[in-house]
Amino acid sequence: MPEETVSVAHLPSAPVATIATLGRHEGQSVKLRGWLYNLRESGKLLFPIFRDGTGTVQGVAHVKSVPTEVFETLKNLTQESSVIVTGKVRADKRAPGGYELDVEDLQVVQRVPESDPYPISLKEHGVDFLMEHRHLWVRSPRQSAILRIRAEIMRAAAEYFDSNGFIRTDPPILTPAACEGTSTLFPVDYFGDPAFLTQSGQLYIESTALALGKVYSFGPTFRAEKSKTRRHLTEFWMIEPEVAYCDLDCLLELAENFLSHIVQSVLKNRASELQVIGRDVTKLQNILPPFPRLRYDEAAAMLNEAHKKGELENPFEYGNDFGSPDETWLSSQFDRPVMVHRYPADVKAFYMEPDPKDSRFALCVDVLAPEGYGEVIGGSQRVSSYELLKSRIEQHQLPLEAFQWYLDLRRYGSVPHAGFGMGIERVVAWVCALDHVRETIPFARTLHRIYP
RNA sequence: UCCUCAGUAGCUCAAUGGCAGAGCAUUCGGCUGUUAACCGAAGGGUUGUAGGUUCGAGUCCUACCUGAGGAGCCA
Repeated sequence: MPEETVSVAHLPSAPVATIATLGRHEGQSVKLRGWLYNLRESGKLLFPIFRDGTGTVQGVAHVKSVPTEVFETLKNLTQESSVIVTGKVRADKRAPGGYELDVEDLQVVQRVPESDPYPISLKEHGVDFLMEHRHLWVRSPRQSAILRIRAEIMRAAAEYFDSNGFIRTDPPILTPAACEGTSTLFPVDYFGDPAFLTQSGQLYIESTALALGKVYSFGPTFRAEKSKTRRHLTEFWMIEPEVAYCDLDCLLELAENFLSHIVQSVLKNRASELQVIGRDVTKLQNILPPFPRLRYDEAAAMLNEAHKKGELENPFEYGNDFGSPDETWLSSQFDRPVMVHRYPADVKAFYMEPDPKDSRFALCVDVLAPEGYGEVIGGSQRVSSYELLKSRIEQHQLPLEAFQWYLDLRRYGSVPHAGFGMGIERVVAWVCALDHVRETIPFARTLHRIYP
């Protein structure tokens, strides 16, 4: 498309800079490679706003300060056209980022035609429209900031395990059978045999934990549940540690240190992105160990009190798992994540170790994020006795044949071990204070959306 | 699977059963410091689909389609 590539002036070549680091070039001419975010004009003055993926900066071009061709080209430029702009960096108190760019030259890489303008204007849009244009929506400053924070959360999570002696061992994504027999799985055709997309790598990393001691896995997870809420995706990312010779207390300590490290890393490394999305960081600053610990019994008593006081609509029925409104209320009672442990064994998974002091309860934990964000971590100590695990599998009417390898782990050198899974998207939603997880992942997969 | 709500211009939304409207976006014109700039003008419509009630339906009724929020289940 040579007719769309125009260089309208020729100046000595300037160094390429990024908007995030413009301050290093104050007083110099630099080249920015990016896109036109918005254009305002006031008579003979043009105010183009450029973005380059690292931030946005306002340019200034006066009809008398730039060549006529540059002025005319810029004046007729359309939203999201790609451009290479040359200009002099100038500190300006009026600029949100502290700097402005006095435009000197402009090269249009691709001009968006006005007959087919960029669909996402700067005014407000509905959720459905934005999700339908997610491939373009990610360009908006807010969405870019969220994705940068997501990347930092994933980096800090892996960093915590990598620097604490954990070995990353990723389990298969294609699996022969239901891991837990509970969630609905996505079926796939495996050369004529039925197979499923994984809903958790836990069972597999129990194996590698007994091989390597401390391990973790990090990858996508799939749930075919027809959940339609702000907390659910059908495809989401989970990071799961599994540790040999670790009991529930050891697991609680790991969870609070791990989660604190992630939040503190985001505060340190993504401060400007948190500012872009308007996050109240004082609520994140106190995310430090120790986290409050609550037995299921204590939590249930609190929920009953709350219902009596009228703070909760429905009474809590002892023995059940907590519902969403229950979790929301509980988590809003604390200024940091609360760890609820020892749920009734009957409502929990078959592989959870019973409490030796009272076998009606399981040695498990749910970590509920504050500000009403609910469960971000679920974990437990695992059953280590062969006989108990076998009878549990039978009680849950799971196919014993498929679990032979899993039972082997209790046959050959079984040890107490424990682990948890943390849903990345829920953590991102909490850290960014978003009202829906669909904005926490580049392309969300939900019950009614698999496009784009 | 169940409950609730919503589909009108490219987008966000108005319109008592009685002429289909506004802001933004696009095009044209104006403005030397604008911050989702502003001011003036123009173009832009099979009101989700199919039926029904009515002199007359965007509006009322029925079914369906699409989406959103919530429940259950979970991270």
